[in-house]
Amino acid sequence: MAGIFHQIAACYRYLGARQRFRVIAYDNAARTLNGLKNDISTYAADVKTLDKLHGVGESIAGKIMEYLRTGKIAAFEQLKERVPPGLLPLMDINGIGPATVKTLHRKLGISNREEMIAAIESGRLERLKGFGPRKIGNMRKGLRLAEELHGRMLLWDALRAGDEMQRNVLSIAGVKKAELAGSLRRRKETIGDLDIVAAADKKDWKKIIGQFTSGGGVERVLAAGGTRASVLLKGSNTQVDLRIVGDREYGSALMYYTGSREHTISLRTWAKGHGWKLNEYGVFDAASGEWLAGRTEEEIYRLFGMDFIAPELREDRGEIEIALKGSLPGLVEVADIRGDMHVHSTWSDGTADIVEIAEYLQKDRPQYDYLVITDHSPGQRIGRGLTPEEFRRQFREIDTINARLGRPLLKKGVEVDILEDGTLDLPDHLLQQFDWVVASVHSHFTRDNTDRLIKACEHPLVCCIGHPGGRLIGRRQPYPVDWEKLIDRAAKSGTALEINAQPDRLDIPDTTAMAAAAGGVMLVIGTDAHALNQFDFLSMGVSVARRAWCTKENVLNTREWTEVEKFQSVKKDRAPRQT
DNA sequence: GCCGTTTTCGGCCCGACTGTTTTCAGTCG
Repeated sequence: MAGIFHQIAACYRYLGARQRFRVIAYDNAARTLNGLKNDISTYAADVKTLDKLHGVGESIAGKIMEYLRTGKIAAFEQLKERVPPGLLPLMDINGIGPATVKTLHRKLGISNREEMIAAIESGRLERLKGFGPRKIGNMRKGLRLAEELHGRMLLWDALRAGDEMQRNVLSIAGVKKAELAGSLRRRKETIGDLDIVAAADKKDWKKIIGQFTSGGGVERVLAAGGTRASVLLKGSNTQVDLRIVGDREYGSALMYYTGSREHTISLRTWAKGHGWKLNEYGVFDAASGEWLAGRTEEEIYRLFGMDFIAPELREDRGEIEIALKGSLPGLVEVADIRGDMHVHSTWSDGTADIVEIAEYLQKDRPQYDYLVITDHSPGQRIGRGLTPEEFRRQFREIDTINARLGRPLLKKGVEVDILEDGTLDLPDHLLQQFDWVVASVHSHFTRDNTDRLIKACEHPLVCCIGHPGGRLIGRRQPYPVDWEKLIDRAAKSGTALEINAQPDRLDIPDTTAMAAAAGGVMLVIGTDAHALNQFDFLSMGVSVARRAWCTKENVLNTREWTEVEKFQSVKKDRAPRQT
C-alpha cells in the first residue's frame, strides 16, 4: 500500500505544481503505512480506525478499503493513463526530477529509462532549452550511479568507514569538532551515504572544504559550496557529505543532518506551531527572529521542554509526543550487557578454541559474567555439528577451563537445529544437560516457517529462538513468518527471541523487536561470533534493541546468570511435562 | 489530500547548490 501511495505521489509530482500539496499528502500517507507494525488489514476493520492514522484521511482511507476489497484503486488506474508508468522510477534518479522528465516526455516522447539513455547518447537533448552540457552530463551520471549505488553498506562497514572519515576531517586544520550524523548515527541496518558535521570558524571554512574535497580518498567531487561538500570515495563509491558550521549552530546542524527526514519535518512543524522556527542554524523566535538555541542538541530539546531524543529513536514513531511528556525509555547500552549468549568455537565452525575464547574474555571483556558456547547440533553438516558424544567431551573441557579460571565464566550451550517438522536435532535427555539452548532454523528458507518456530517455542527445553527471521541482508530474503502469532506464542511459553548481532543478519530487526518487546517477549542479544574479533558485533545488536525502544529490562543478558536461570525455570514449570 | 495551540479554511519544513540565464527554476537533503 505504501508503495502504491508513493507512486500516486510521483504521478501528482509529474502532473505539476498545482498538485504539490497532494504530493505531500500522499507521501505522508505512504510514510505512515510504511511504519505500521501490523498488516494494514488489521487497521481497516472500518474506515474510522484507518482515519485515525496520521496522514490518512477520508479519501486515502477509502482508497485503502477499495484496494483491500478489489485489489485495485480506480483513481490510481486513471492516473496511470495520464502518466506513463516508465517515467515514475526516472524521477527517483539523482539529478532528474519531475520537470526534467516532463519536458523530455513532451518534447521528445521519452517514456522510460532506455529511451532516456538513448536520447542522451544520440545528442537529441542538446537542442532543448535548459539542457546545457553539464545538466546532461549530470543526468548521465545519475543514471549510471542508480545502477552502481543500488547496494547500500552494512552498518558495521559504514561505521568503520565513518570512523576513518571522522578522523580525517578532525585532522584538517581549523576543524574544532566533527561528528558522524545521518542514518549512521541513527544506526540503521544499512547505510546509503555518510554524513559528517564539523564546527569551525567561518574564516577557515573555504580552506576546510578545499582540503576535504582534494583529500586522497576522493574519487569525484559531486558538489562543493561555501558551507558543504559532497564527494564520492575511491573504490567503494560511498558518498560522503560534509557540512561545516559555526559553534553556535553545531547542535542544530547535527540534529538536522542526523534526521531522520521524517523526524525533522515533524519537529519543525511542532516548533512552528509553538512560536519557534527550527532550521539547521538554530531555534529562532518566529516573531522576532531572535536566536534562542542551537549550540548542542540537548539545548534545543531542553528549550522545547522535551527529553533528549536519542538518535536511534528519531524515526517519527511518536518519539516527539513521548519526549514532551518526559517519558522516553532509558535505552539499553553496551555497558549493560553481562554476557554473550551465542558463540561458536572450533568444536563446530568457529575459528577460536574454547581456551582462546576464555583468555580473550579475561583480557578484553572483563565486564562479562558469562559467555555461552553454542556450537551446532549434528544436523548442521556445513557447520560441523557435534554428535552427542562430542558434546559430552566439550562439557568436560568447559568444566576444566572454568575450574582453572576459578569462576563459571563459560556456559554449556547449543545452537540446535529446528528440523523441518519443527522437532529438534538432539534428544531431550541431552538437551537437559545444557545451561542454555538456542534453537534455529537452518533449512527450508523459502517456506512459511511459523509452524516450525512455534513448535520450537513450545518445547520446554528451548530457551531462545536464534536468528528468527532467517534473512541475510542483501543475500537472502527472510522466510515468511506470522510474527503476531509467533510473538504471542513466544511470550506465553516464556521463550526468548534473539537479536542476532551479525552485521548481515541483525535478526530480528528493529521493528519486529519493538513488537516483540511490546508483546511481552524477552529478547536476547547474541553475537553468533565465529571468531574472536566478532565479539565486537555486540554493539550492532544493542543498536537494534535501542532502535526498538528497548530498556535493559527487555534484554535478558543484561542480568546476572541466576536471573537467566530463573527465566528458564519459569518456562519449564509452565510447560506440560514431557513424557 | 490532510489537519487543527492557525480548529472547517488556509497552510502544508526550509535552506543550499547547480546550471542556465542574468533572476531563477529545478533538485536535493
